Amino acid sequence: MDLQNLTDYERRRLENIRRNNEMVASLKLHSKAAALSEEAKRRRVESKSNKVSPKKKPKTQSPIVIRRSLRTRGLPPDFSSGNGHKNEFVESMMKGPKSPSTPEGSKSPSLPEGPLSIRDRVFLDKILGFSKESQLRSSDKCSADDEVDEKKPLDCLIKRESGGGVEGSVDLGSMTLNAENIARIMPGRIMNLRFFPCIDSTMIVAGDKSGHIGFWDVDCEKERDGVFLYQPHKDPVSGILIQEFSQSKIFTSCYGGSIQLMDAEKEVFDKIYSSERAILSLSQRPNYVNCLYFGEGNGGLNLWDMRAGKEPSSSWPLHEYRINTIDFNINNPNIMATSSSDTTACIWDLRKIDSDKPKTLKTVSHSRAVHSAYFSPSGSSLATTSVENKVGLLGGVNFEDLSMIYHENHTCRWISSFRAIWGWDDSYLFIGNMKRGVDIISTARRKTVMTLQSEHMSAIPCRFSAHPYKVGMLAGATAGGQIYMWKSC
DNA sequence: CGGCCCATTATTAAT
DNA sequence: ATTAATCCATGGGCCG
Repeated sequence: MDLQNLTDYERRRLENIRRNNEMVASLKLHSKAAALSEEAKRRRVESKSNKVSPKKKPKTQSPIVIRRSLRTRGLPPDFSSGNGHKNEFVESMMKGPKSPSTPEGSKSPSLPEGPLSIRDRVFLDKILGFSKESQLRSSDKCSADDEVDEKKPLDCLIKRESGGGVEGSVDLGSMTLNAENIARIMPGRIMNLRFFPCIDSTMIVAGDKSGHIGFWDVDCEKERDGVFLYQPHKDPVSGILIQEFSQSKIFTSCYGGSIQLMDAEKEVFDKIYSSERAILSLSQRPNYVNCLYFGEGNGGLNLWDMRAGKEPSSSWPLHEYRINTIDFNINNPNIMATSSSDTTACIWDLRKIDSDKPKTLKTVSHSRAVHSAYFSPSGSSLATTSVENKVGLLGGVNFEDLSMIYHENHTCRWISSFRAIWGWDDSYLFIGNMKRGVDIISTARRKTVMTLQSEHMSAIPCRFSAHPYKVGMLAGATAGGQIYMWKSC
């Protein structure tokens, strides 16, 4: 752009952009200086081309949200009083500005960013309660000398009842959305959400575009008493993993390249891995509690055995572009499915993946990016979702039967891509639509057979989670930080 | 073709 | 009620 020909308006705009970048740098938001200036450069370019005027400071500057009365009334958070039951989430924001500022461009190799401590006793006790419950359950199920995989003898195996969680046909007609099962739990666009695998309570954790991790204890009578918000990340949250048999531990990953571990026993969020490249998906092989699988950069898949070292133990170039989801087959944890923006979804055998050119067991080709590939609860089918307006269904003894089901999957820029998820058995898939509904696809009839709608849904639900134990309990999340929880009654 | 620019869209906070 | 701000997704068009 020709600097001479700028209008005053544009000049001011550029000045603002510069200031913002400086501020971001001084906040030491998380990345290395080099990455930052790269980012800054890119943003400048972007802003120029995009005719946008970032007059305002980034959103993270203003105390956000809903939950506790302090914030609701727009008052500044108060950390001095000893009242334990109060808004905490701003703690994460307070960390930044207090640390010494780094001028843009200077070298600051590894920032001594401490863990983000969690002080909300109410929240901690809740999580620790779930954890205790889950440990009791797991001690029933766990047997020490189970069959062990030949390749990873290090891993502890926890026995599960075959088929995983629940088997059950859902009564679609009974699924309802009540006004009290709606909450806005975070400010940004929700990218990811998950039910705690908990029988006695209903707890949802979600991650949004600006790095927040929010918790909603649905059973609380008042919304503000059940919502807890933190901001351990500074970038979009790409994955959330609750440790099923130790629910006080939750892994989260983000586009900025970090993986954090929330540990309610240690009362912290702590960064445990950091990469130059974006982390775009995160998963865990069933029963292998010490291994993380995550998609990094353009098509890379990493396996990290956390006991073996600080870095991933293996890394394979499985795709050409980003890996959007990673999923494992409940019947055979050696079988893994990935979906990628390179327009394919692939099934892999982990025992045969150790080579420079890993070979797929099966490839589902779409004509556009594939945003999800999930195995069905029984493990015998795979459902893929692509922005080419199709949901792929792969079945048969060796996944040789492929059928494509038409579904409008195109979302606009502000709505996260749709991903068809499985319900509680192999009969239905649940996926959002642009008309503020939840389409239910019957796998037997290979078409949408019903749409959940409600006047209470004021926005498009785009990401979903089905409760692992409660048939009919389905949570949908929106671009505005809302969650709708349907349940069967 | 690959790499760039551009338009598109939904939701919410602010006016 | 209307408007402004959002800005890490994607396809199409247009250049070299």
